[in-house]
Amino acid sequence: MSTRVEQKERTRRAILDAALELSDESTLAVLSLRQVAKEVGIVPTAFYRHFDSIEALGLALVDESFVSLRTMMRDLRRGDPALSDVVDRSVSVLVAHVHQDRAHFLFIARERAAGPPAVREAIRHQIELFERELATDLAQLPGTDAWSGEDLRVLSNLIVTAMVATAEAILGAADRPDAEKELVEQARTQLRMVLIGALNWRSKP
Amino acid sequence: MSTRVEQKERTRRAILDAALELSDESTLAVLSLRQVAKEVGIVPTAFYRHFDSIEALGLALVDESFVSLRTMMRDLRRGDPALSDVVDRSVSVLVAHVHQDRAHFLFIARERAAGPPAVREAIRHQIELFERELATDLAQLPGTDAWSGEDLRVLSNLIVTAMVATAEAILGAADRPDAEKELVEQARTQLRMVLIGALNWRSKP
DNA sequence: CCTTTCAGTGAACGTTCGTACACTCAAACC
DNA sequence: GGTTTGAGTGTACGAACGTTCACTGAAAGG
Repeated sequence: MSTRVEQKERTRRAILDAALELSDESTLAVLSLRQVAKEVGIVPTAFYRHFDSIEALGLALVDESFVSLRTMMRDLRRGDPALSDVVDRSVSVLVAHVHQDRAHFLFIARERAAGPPAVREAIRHQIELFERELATDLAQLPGTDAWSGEDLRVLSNLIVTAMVATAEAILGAADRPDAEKELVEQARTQLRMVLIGALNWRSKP
Repeated sequence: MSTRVEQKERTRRAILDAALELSDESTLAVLSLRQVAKEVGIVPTAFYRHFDSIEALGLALVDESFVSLRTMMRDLRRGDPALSDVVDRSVSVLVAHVHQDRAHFLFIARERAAGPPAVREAIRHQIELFERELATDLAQLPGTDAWSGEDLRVLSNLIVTAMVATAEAILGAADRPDAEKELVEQARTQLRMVLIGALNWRSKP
């Protein structure tokens, strides 16, 4: 158990946390190496001992954030997928994780649209993986036998899009519990509408 | 017809265009007054003759961008709303406008998530107005008699969310016509799924 | 025609930025 | 226990930033 690598890891974490916090006000793109260093309490040049650039830091934050999201996905899978309250449960899990990993969700919501191209691409790719996983889950549901793989993907995309929008809206409704409650109710209704549409859907041959 | 005010307006336009173009690489937040001035071909201080700050410029761009969007809305309303190909027509109009006003759509997509708070709020508000308009349009459709106003709003939100996501995806698929074609087909399918869900929906009393 | 107005100029300021380079000094290692 | 390693230090640099101020010169206006 070496104190040396422990200390390095601790500083690395401090840098990641500082970047996550500082980039909340505006964007990763305006985050300066010097701001981060000052927040962490190290001298600017020491930053290079941990990351090559702010962009490399951003990619590390993307990885970290999606670890959070995959934890959520695992939580979603728990429990009977055919249960009738699958909608309520899914939305609840989403809301819980948004609160629990607020900083990560905020980061992804922002950088997805405005980050450096490499960061944007990394996020886009992760969300696509998400859609694929959801598609295979949906394929397990009864009533989807006649569906084409293509239509499953399209449905997954719609659901993920709606849930991403819900997460963003909840993030924007911080400390306004009444507004959040409305958003949650809206998300549930939307999911039900989509599922009703899905149940009445028949893929073209 | 005074050459004086004409020239001022021409410079103002040049500033807006330069800002729109320059902010495509990253964000409004990293856009410097000096970059814009250089691009326009004026000295940095001359910028202040037209805007108080970069943020004020941003708000002007929001206004301008939403003029584009309202033009689109008017195009959408044209034609029989009960027509069976309402989905195809709506998606086509969206795609056409995304191409026609590419810079404005890119600007909104980016600043919606990452702009200065005032800019974000302005965009959010405009999108909400959009949803309301769509809700009143939907209320004209046959089969929605039994719907509550609340459910109409929720449905509008879902549709707008899906269309915003489609617009963003199309922007990301620039100069890849095959990918765009797929996205368009996906958007149509999603709209149909949602409408089928809507037609089978009954509001709670 | 003479005066006013004002978009654009140009120099200068104090900050902040990324990055270079040589350094320290304690933990890690042989 | 002497040597190596490497996270963090400190100085220094040129470049870019927002903003100030006094200015110019041509169009607008009486």
